[in-house]
Amino acid sequence: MPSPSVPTPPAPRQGPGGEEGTPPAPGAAKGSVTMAMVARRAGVSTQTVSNALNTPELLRPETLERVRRAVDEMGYRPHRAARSLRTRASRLIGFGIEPAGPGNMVLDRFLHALSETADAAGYRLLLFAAGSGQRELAAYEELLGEHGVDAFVLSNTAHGDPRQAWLDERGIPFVAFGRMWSEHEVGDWVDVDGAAGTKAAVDRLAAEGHRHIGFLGWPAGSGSGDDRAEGWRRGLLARGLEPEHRAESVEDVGAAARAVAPLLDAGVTAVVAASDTLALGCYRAVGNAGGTPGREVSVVGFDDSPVASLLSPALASVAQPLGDVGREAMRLLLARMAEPAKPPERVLLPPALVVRASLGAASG
Amino acid sequence: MPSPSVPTPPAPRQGPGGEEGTPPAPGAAKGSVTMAMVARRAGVSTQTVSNALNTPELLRPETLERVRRAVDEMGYRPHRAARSLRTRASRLIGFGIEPAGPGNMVLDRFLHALSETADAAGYRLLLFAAGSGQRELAAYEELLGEHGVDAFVLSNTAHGDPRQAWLDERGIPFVAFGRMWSEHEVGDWVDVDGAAGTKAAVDRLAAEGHRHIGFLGWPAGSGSGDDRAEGWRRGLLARGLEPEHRAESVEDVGAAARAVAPLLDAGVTAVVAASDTLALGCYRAVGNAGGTPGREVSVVGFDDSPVASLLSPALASVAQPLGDVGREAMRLLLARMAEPAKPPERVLLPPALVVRASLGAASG
DNA sequence: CTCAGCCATTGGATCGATCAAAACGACCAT
DNA sequence: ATGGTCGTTTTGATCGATCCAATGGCTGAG
Repeated sequence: MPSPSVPTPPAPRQGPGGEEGTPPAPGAAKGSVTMAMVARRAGVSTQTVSNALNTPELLRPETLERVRRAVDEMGYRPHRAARSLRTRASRLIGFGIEPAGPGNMVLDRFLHALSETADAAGYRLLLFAAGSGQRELAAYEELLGEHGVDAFVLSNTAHGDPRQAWLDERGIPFVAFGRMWSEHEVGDWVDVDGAAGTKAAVDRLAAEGHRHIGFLGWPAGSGSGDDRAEGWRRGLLARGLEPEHRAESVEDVGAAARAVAPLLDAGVTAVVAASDTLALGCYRAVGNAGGTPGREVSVVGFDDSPVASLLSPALASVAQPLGDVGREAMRLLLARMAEPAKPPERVLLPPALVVRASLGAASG
Repeated sequence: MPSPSVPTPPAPRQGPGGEEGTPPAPGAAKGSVTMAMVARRAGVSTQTVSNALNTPELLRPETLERVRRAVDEMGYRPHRAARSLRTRASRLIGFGIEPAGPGNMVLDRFLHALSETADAAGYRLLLFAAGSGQRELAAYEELLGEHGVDAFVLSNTAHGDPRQAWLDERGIPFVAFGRMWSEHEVGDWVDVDGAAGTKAAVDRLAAEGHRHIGFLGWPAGSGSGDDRAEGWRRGLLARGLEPEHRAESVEDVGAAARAVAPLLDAGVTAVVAASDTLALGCYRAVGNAGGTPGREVSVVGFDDSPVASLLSPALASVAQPLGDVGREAMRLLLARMAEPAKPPERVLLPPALVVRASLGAASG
């Protein structure tokens, strides 16, 4: 017994024993209040208590009120394991976190929003360490069999991702953060409209007078990378400008600096980058060339990582609304669980351009 | 009577119905395999199957083997809800994620390590959106009552944190990431030895020939901030140097740059900062003074945020071993659950100094 | 050859909730 | 008075695994 002397403030809730001469219920060990205790207190059967909680419209208002009072007074909480044993629904949603790699973006905010929205609907997130491919599917199977997880949230979706099809075949609700970037999309998803982000950057740069706007992206083939490039292209074409200045680099500052140099030589006054890391490469390249980022050449990054605001000049960047993505994903998932057969729903969220010092007016 | 047809070795797993004339077991709906089905197949009672899984030493080797084979062939998984209803242990560990604020460090890696270690021991992490103070305690109560969570992991611990005491009073196992920084510590925790980190930075700088090493920290009063300052102080004293050059700033690049200027004027050749943001302030201040970080003045940051490696010159920084923290925390928690009354255990993990270009030899 | 002693194994009750169906009382029509 | 209907509440069974107490078979001692 840790602490025999508790503060005992106004003590709004009391032990299961009850005070009205009711002998402690048969299984009244621990601190748990069972439905039977509530029923006895309210003078009804356990089934009536169950109805009060799940189908209140069946009860006479007077009885309902009495049961509700008993529930409140005793601080009763339905036991999830017991309920889930009977109903075969756990109100648990599985989410596999990957080992944070270089490419994976930070998921803290996404996870928080996800969890918060789930909580509000009476669901909770069950975390598991995701392996890769087959190992992850095995984990799904385990979670389904042991915990009876009701649904899954996927992230870090890739091209030929097997997970969606696997879940879909078994009729298990799920939602993905990220498109599949494939012809046969399966299931609901939420994603950030990268193209809209780069297009917004182009629009803003054009409004600032820039006419020679380059793009520094990743090698073709990555879904989101190509998407971001496409936004830049469309932005230029919409204004009658030629999308000619384009370079590619892997996610590395040095490589990016080398890759972007030809663009600078060609006279671009602004560069839109597919990531903040690539944008940093632009900073370095401009610096090497004896210029100053933000003055001679405007730069816009992508992701609005913590780096962006710390740089000098501060880096303008396209921010992904991770909180919104989380909320929206959970909304889709809950809707899918409510109506499993409804047509798939896909949501593209617009990112926000965060304007900072690196985005300036065209000088020449 | 149980099983007229037992062997069937090659059958790699089949639907619960079985095909060999065995009428589908009573509750053989869905795709779930129950203990009763396994028992029938193995020709034993359900209790024996239970023993095979939980107390195998009670079974005759031959029986054990037979049961195990049946389990494998049928792909049986014990149903957590049913087990947990009976045993009152959920094998679930609660973790409240806070809304990612500016100060909160990124928890992805910590979470992954935590989850992975928990998985290996048969536990899973149950996420919930943590509110503040009272709201979080209410969430604890709910998780305990409804899900029968076995333990909690805390992070973002603060000075007068009420959570530890609350959990301790109720005898609920928990482990914290972070000390309480208070006289009466409660329970197990894991933390990163910030002092050791800054001391390592000082040692390395001194080895490079630096004699005037300043410290740029946060205003006194924050536990970890004071800790990091202390490491710097001890590092200098250990070498007979005076810890005289010290400045304070809030977590902001501009403010940091202003705060560190006097130190530079006073002639320090190196600065140890309490965070990467503060270190960036040093970069800016050195730049403003017409110098180059890494050449004239060495700088070491703290946390090894993604920024560090991207800067130019790359910022040396003290990296927190978040993966180790997660693993260690789970280890402590599992030990506590196994032996609730054991004396509290506290683990201080040494951070690693990541040497990069900003840490150079003393020029003067 | 019998019986205590010991082991592996079995049968039945149990955890706390929900489901299905029966029981109940009140009310109205016949 | 009898029967039917309706709305409300209760009874009994059930989910799947574990706990407890009891059974069965086997061995070795008397």
